[in-house]
Amino acid sequence: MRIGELAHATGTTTKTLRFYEEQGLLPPADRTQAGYRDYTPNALGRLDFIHRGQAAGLTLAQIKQILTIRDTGAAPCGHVRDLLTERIADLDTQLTQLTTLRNTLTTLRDQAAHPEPDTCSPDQVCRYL
Amino acid sequence: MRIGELAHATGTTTKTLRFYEEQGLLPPADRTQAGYRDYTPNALGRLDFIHRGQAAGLTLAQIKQILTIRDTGAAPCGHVRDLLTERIADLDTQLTQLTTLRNTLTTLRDQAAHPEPDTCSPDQVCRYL
DNA sequence: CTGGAGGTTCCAGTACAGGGGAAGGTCAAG
DNA sequence: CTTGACCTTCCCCTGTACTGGAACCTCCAG
Repeated sequence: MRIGELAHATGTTTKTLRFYEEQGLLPPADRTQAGYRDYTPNALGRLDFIHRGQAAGLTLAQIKQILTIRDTGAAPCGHVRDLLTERIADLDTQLTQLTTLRNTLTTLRDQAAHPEPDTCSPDQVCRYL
Repeated sequence: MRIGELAHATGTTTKTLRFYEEQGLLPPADRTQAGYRDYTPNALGRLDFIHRGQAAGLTLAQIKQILTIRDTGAAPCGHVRDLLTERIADLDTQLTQLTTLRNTLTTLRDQAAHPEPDTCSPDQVCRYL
Protein backbone atom coordinates (compact mmCIF):
# COMPACT_ATOMS: atom_id res chain seq x y z
CA MET A 1 0.00 0.00 0.00
CA ARG A 2 1.48 3.30 -1.06
CA ILE A 3 1.44 6.45 1.00
CA GLY A 4 -1.32 8.14 -0.98
CA GLU A 5 -3.63 5.16 -0.62
CA LEU A 6 -3.02 4.97 3.10
CA ALA A 7 -3.63 8.67 3.46
CA HIS A 8 -6.89 8.39 1.57
CA ALA A 9 -8.00 5.32 3.50
CA THR A 10 -7.42 6.97 6.85
CA GLY A 11 -8.63 10.43 5.94
CA THR A 12 -5.31 12.20 6.29
CA THR A 13 -2.54 13.47 4.03
CA THR A 14 0.78 12.12 2.81
CA LYS A 15 2.48 15.04 4.52
CA THR A 16 1.01 13.99 7.84
CA LEU A 17 2.03 10.36 7.40
CA ARG A 18 5.65 11.31 6.70
CA PHE A 19 5.48 13.61 9.70
CA TYR A 20 4.22 10.78 11.92
CA GLU A 21 7.02 8.54 10.73
CA GLU A 22 9.55 11.24 11.47
CA GLN A 23 8.04 11.69 14.94
CA GLY A 24 8.22 7.98 15.63
CA LEU A 25 4.46 7.36 15.71
CA LEU A 26 4.67 5.14 12.66
CA PRO A 27 7.57 2.71 12.23
CA PRO A 28 9.70 3.42 9.15
CA ALA A 29 7.79 1.86 6.27
CA ASP A 30 9.34 -0.71 3.99
CA ARG A 31 10.45 0.65 0.64
CA THR A 32 9.87 -0.54 -2.88
CA GLN A 33 12.83 -0.76 -5.24
CA ALA A 34 12.03 2.76 -6.38
CA GLY A 35 12.21 4.03 -2.83
CA TYR A 36 8.46 4.42 -2.36
CA ARG A 37 7.05 3.72 1.08
CA ASP A 38 5.15 0.42 1.12
CA TYR A 39 2.74 -0.01 4.02
CA THR A 40 1.21 -3.18 5.41
CA PRO A 41 -2.46 -3.15 6.48
CA ASN A 42 -1.25 -2.90 10.09
CA ALA A 43 -0.71 0.78 9.48
CA LEU A 44 -4.47 1.22 9.16
CA GLY A 45 -5.14 0.08 12.72
CA ARG A 46 -2.27 2.08 14.04
CA LEU A 47 -3.53 5.24 12.39
CA ASP A 48 -7.04 4.61 13.65
CA PHE A 49 -5.61 4.37 17.13
CA ILE A 50 -3.74 7.63 16.67
CA HIS A 51 -6.98 9.28 15.60
CA ARG A 52 -8.87 7.85 18.57
CA GLY A 53 -6.15 9.16 20.85
CA GLN A 54 -6.37 12.60 19.32
CA ALA A 55 -10.14 12.57 19.65
CA ALA A 56 -9.58 11.89 23.35
CA GLY A 57 -7.45 15.02 23.50
CA LEU A 58 -4.15 13.22 23.95
CA THR A 59 -1.08 14.83 22.45
CA LEU A 60 0.96 13.04 19.82
CA ALA A 61 3.67 12.64 22.46
CA GLN A 62 1.27 10.81 24.76
CA ILE A 63 -0.03 8.64 21.94
CA LYS A 64 3.54 7.81 21.07
CA GLN A 65 4.16 6.66 24.64
CA ILE A 66 1.27 4.20 24.39
CA LEU A 67 2.43 2.96 21.01
CA THR A 68 5.96 2.49 22.29
CA ILE A 69 4.70 0.36 25.19
CA ARG A 70 2.58 -1.67 22.79
CA ASP A 71 5.60 -2.07 20.49
CA THR A 72 7.67 -3.57 23.27
CA GLY A 73 5.03 -6.32 23.43
CA ALA A 74 3.28 -5.21 26.63
CA ALA A 75 -0.37 -4.30 26.96
CA PRO A 76 -0.58 -0.55 27.61
CA CYS A 77 -3.89 -0.77 29.53
CA GLY A 78 -2.48 0.58 32.77
CA HIS A 79 -0.75 3.48 31.12
CA VAL A 80 -3.83 4.27 29.07
CA ARG A 81 -5.94 4.31 32.22
CA ASP A 82 -3.47 6.68 33.90
CA LEU A 83 -3.42 8.99 30.90
CA LEU A 84 -7.21 9.03 30.77
CA THR A 85 -7.43 9.81 34.48
CA GLU A 86 -4.94 12.62 34.06
CA ARG A 87 -6.78 13.95 31.04
CA ILE A 88 -10.11 13.89 32.90
CA ALA A 89 -8.58 15.81 35.79
CA ASP A 90 -7.26 18.38 33.30
CA LEU A 91 -10.70 18.66 31.77
CA ASP A 92 -12.26 19.24 35.18
CA THR A 93 -9.82 22.03 35.90
CA GLN A 94 -10.42 23.53 32.52
CA LEU A 95 -14.20 23.27 32.82
CA THR A 96 -14.13 25.00 36.19
CA GLN A 97 -11.98 27.82 34.88
CA LEU A 98 -13.99 28.31 31.73
CA THR A 99 -17.26 28.34 33.65
CA THR A 100 -15.94 30.98 36.02
CA LEU A 101 -14.67 33.00 33.09
CA ARG A 102 -18.00 32.69 31.35
CA ASN A 103 -19.79 34.08 34.40
CA THR A 104 -17.37 36.97 34.64
CA LEU A 105 -17.68 37.84 30.98
CA THR A 106 -21.46 37.65 31.06
CA THR A 107 -21.54 40.13 33.91
CA LEU A 108 -19.14 42.43 32.08
CA ARG A 109 -21.11 42.27 28.87
CA ASP A 110 -24.36 43.01 30.62
CA GLN A 111 -22.80 46.10 32.10
CA ALA A 112 -21.48 47.09 28.69
CA ALA A 113 -24.99 46.80 27.29
CA HIS A 114 -25.74 50.18 28.84
CA PRO A 115 -22.61 52.06 27.91
CA GLU A 116 -21.76 55.38 29.43
CA PRO A 117 -18.75 56.33 27.34
CA ASP A 118 -18.25 59.52 29.31
CA THR A 119 -17.37 57.61 32.42
CA CYS A 120 -14.59 55.73 30.62
CA SER A 121 -11.25 57.39 31.12
CA PRO A 122 -8.69 56.96 28.38
CA ASP A 123 -6.29 55.68 31.01
CA GLN A 124 -8.30 52.64 31.91
CA VAL A 125 -9.27 52.36 28.23
CA CYS A 126 -12.64 50.77 28.91
CA ARG A 127 -14.79 50.66 32.03
CA TYR A 128 -16.28 47.41 30.94
CA LEU A 129 -13.23 45.26 30.89
CA MET B 1 9.77 55.62 34.35
CA ARG B 2 12.22 53.14 32.92
CA ILE B 3 11.30 49.83 31.39
CA GLY B 4 12.44 47.77 34.38
CA GLU B 5 10.34 49.79 36.80
CA LEU B 6 7.30 49.52 34.58
CA ALA B 7 7.80 45.80 34.22
CA HIS B 8 8.09 45.40 37.97
CA ALA B 9 5.08 47.63 38.65
CA THR B 10 2.87 45.67 36.29
CA GLY B 11 4.16 42.23 37.08
CA THR B 12 5.67 41.51 33.73
CA THR B 13 9.11 41.50 32.10
CA THR B 14 11.12 43.95 30.03
CA LYS B 15 11.10 41.42 27.24
CA THR B 16 7.33 41.44 27.18
CA LEU B 17 7.12 45.22 27.19
CA ARG B 18 9.43 45.51 24.20
CA PHE B 19 7.41 42.79 22.52
CA TYR B 20 4.16 44.70 23.12
CA GLU B 21 5.69 47.84 21.68
CA GLU B 22 6.82 45.92 18.63
CA GLN B 23 3.32 44.47 18.24
CA GLY B 24 1.73 47.89 18.51
CA LEU B 25 -0.01 47.36 21.85
CA LEU B 26 2.11 50.03 23.49
CA PRO B 27 2.97 53.23 21.64
CA PRO B 28 6.69 53.73 21.07
CA ALA B 29 8.00 55.11 24.35
CA ASP B 30 9.87 58.38 24.58
CA ARG B 31 13.62 57.99 24.88
CA THR B 32 16.10 59.55 27.25
CA GLN B 33 19.27 61.06 25.84
CA ALA B 34 20.96 57.72 26.36
CA GLY B 35 18.30 55.98 24.32
CA TYR B 36 16.50 54.41 27.28
CA ARG B 37 12.73 54.05 27.03
CA ASP B 38 11.01 56.56 29.30
CA TYR B 39 7.39 55.75 30.13
CA THR B 40 4.67 58.04 31.40
CA PRO B 41 2.29 56.75 34.09
CA ASN B 42 -0.31 56.24 31.33
CA ALA B 43 1.50 53.07 30.44
CA LEU B 44 0.40 51.58 33.78
CA GLY B 45 -3.30 51.86 32.94
CA ARG B 46 -2.72 50.60 29.45
CA LEU B 47 -0.88 47.55 30.70
CA ASP B 48 -3.56 46.87 33.28
CA PHE B 49 -6.08 46.93 30.50
CA ILE B 50 -4.01 44.51 28.46
CA HIS B 51 -3.88 42.17 31.45
CA ARG B 52 -7.64 42.43 32.00
CA GLY B 53 -8.16 41.61 28.36
CA GLN B 54 -5.93 38.59 28.60
CA ALA B 55 -7.73 37.44 31.72
CA ALA B 56 -10.92 37.60 29.66
CA GLY B 57 -9.32 35.27 27.17
CA LEU B 58 -8.91 37.85 24.43
CA THR B 59 -5.92 37.51 22.15
CA LEU B 60 -3.35 40.27 21.92
CA ALA B 61 -4.68 40.99 18.43
CA GLN B 62 -8.18 41.59 19.82
CA ILE B 63 -6.84 43.74 22.63
CA LYS B 64 -4.91 45.72 20.09
CA GLN B 65 -8.11 46.37 18.14
CA ILE B 66 -9.73 47.87 21.23
CA LEU B 67 -6.68 49.97 21.99
CA THR B 68 -6.52 51.24 18.43
CA ILE B 69 -10.15 52.36 18.61
CA ARG B 70 -9.48 54.07 21.91
CA ASP B 71 -6.40 55.72 20.44
CA THR B 72 -8.40 57.28 17.65
CA GLY B 73 -10.38 59.03 20.38
CA ALA B 74 -13.54 56.93 20.22
CA ALA B 75 -15.02 54.94 23.07
CA PRO B 76 -14.59 51.25 22.24
CA CYS B 77 -17.66 50.14 24.27
CA GLY B 78 -19.54 48.72 21.31
CA HIS B 79 -16.58 46.80 20.02
CA VAL B 80 -15.81 45.50 23.49
CA ARG B 81 -19.38 44.30 23.87
CA ASP B 82 -19.18 42.50 20.52
CA LEU B 83 -15.90 40.86 21.42
CA LEU B 84 -17.28 39.74 24.75
CA THR B 85 -20.36 38.29 23.09
CA GLU B 86 -18.21 36.45 20.62
CA ARG B 87 -15.93 35.20 23.35
CA ILE B 88 -18.88 33.95 25.41
CA ALA B 89 -20.24 32.07 22.40
CA ASP B 90 -16.80 30.49 21.94
CA LEU B 91 -16.78 29.50 25.58
CA ASP B 92 -20.20 27.89 25.26
CA THR B 93 -19.03 25.85 22.29
CA GLN B 94 -15.89 24.87 24.12
CA LEU B 95 -17.76 23.96 27.30
CA THR B 96 -20.15 21.74 25.39
CA GLN B 97 -17.33 19.95 23.59
CA LEU B 98 -15.27 19.48 26.72
CA THR B 99 -18.23 18.17 28.67
CA THR B 100 -19.00 15.64 25.96
CA LEU B 101 -15.37 14.62 25.84
CA ARG B 102 -15.28 14.28 29.60
CA ASN B 103 -18.23 11.91 29.52
CA THR B 104 -16.66 9.83 26.79
CA LEU B 105 -13.35 9.58 28.60
CA THR B 106 -14.97 8.67 31.88
CA THR B 107 -16.77 5.78 30.22
CA LEU B 108 -13.56 4.65 28.58
CA ARG B 109 -11.60 4.83 31.77
CA ASP B 110 -14.21 2.89 33.71
CA GLN B 111 -13.96 0.14 31.11
CA ALA B 112 -10.20 0.22 31.37
CA ALA B 113 -10.49 -0.23 35.13
CA HIS B 114 -11.11 -3.93 34.51
CA PRO B 115 -8.47 -4.62 31.91
CA GLU B 116 -8.48 -7.80 29.87
CA PRO B 117 -5.19 -7.45 28.07
CA ASP B 118 -5.75 -10.67 26.19
CA THR B 119 -8.66 -9.24 24.31
CA CYS B 120 -6.56 -6.32 23.03
CA SER B 121 -5.16 -7.04 19.61
CA PRO B 122 -1.87 -5.40 18.72
CA ASP B 123 -3.58 -4.04 15.61
CA GLN B 124 -6.04 -1.91 17.47
CA VAL B 125 -3.31 -1.22 20.04
CA CYS B 126 -5.73 -0.81 22.93
CA ARG B 127 -9.34 -1.89 23.36
CA TYR B 128 -9.95 0.96 25.71
CA LEU B 129 -9.30 3.86 23.44
C1' DC C 1 8.60 9.48 -26.06
C1' DT C 2 6.12 12.43 -23.52
C1' DG C 3 2.83 14.00 -20.05
C1' DG C 4 0.83 13.75 -15.73
C1' DA C 5 0.02 11.73 -11.41
C1' DG C 6 2.13 9.95 -8.19
C1' DG C 7 6.40 9.52 -5.13
C1' DT C 8 11.16 11.34 -2.70
C1' DT C 9 13.97 14.73 0.32
C1' DC C 10 14.76 19.05 2.44
C1' DC C 11 13.88 23.73 3.90
C1' DA C 12 10.78 27.01 5.60
C1' DG C 13 6.61 28.76 7.60
C1' DT C 14 1.97 28.88 10.22
C1' DA C 15 -0.32 30.72 15.04
C1' DC C 16 0.50 32.24 19.86
C1' DA C 17 2.95 34.87 23.37
C1' DG C 18 6.76 35.53 24.54
C1' DG C 19 11.98 33.69 26.36
C1' DG C 20 17.29 33.13 25.89
C1' DG C 21 21.37 35.01 25.27
C1' DA C 22 25.10 37.69 22.79
C1' DA C 23 27.47 42.07 22.09
C1' DG C 24 27.60 46.41 23.42
C1' DG C 25 26.19 51.25 25.70
C1' DT C 26 25.02 53.95 30.25
C1' DC C 27 24.88 55.27 34.92
C1' DA C 28 25.55 55.63 40.00
C1' DA C 29 28.31 53.94 43.80
C1' DG C 30 32.61 52.80 45.92
C1' DC D 1 38.55 54.02 37.56
C1' DT D 2 36.11 50.11 37.88
C1' DT D 3 32.27 47.26 39.02
C1' DG D 4 27.61 45.86 38.64
C1' DA D 5 22.99 46.79 37.50
C1' DC D 6 20.45 48.29 33.99
C1' DC D 7 19.55 49.39 29.26
C1' DT D 8 19.93 48.79 23.85
C1' DT D 9 19.35 45.91 19.41
C1' DC D 10 19.73 41.58 17.21
C1' DC D 11 18.62 36.98 16.04
C1' DC D 12 17.18 32.52 17.23
C1' DC D 13 14.29 29.20 20.13
C1' DT D 14 10.18 27.26 22.62
C1' DG D 15 5.80 23.79 21.81
C1' DT D 16 1.99 21.80 18.83
C1' DA D 17 0.66 19.60 14.68
C1' DC D 18 1.13 20.07 10.79
C1' DT D 19 1.32 22.66 5.69
C1' DG D 20 3.61 24.68 1.42
C1' DG D 21 6.79 24.57 -1.98
C1' DA D 22 11.11 23.51 -4.63
C1' DA D 23 13.79 20.22 -7.05
C1' DC D 24 14.01 15.85 -8.39
C1' DC D 25 12.58 10.67 -9.38
C1' DT D 26 9.25 6.88 -11.05
C1' DC D 27 5.54 4.74 -13.14
C1' DC D 28 1.80 4.10 -16.44
C1' DA D 29 -1.16 5.48 -20.40
C1' DG D 30 -1.44 7.27 -24.93
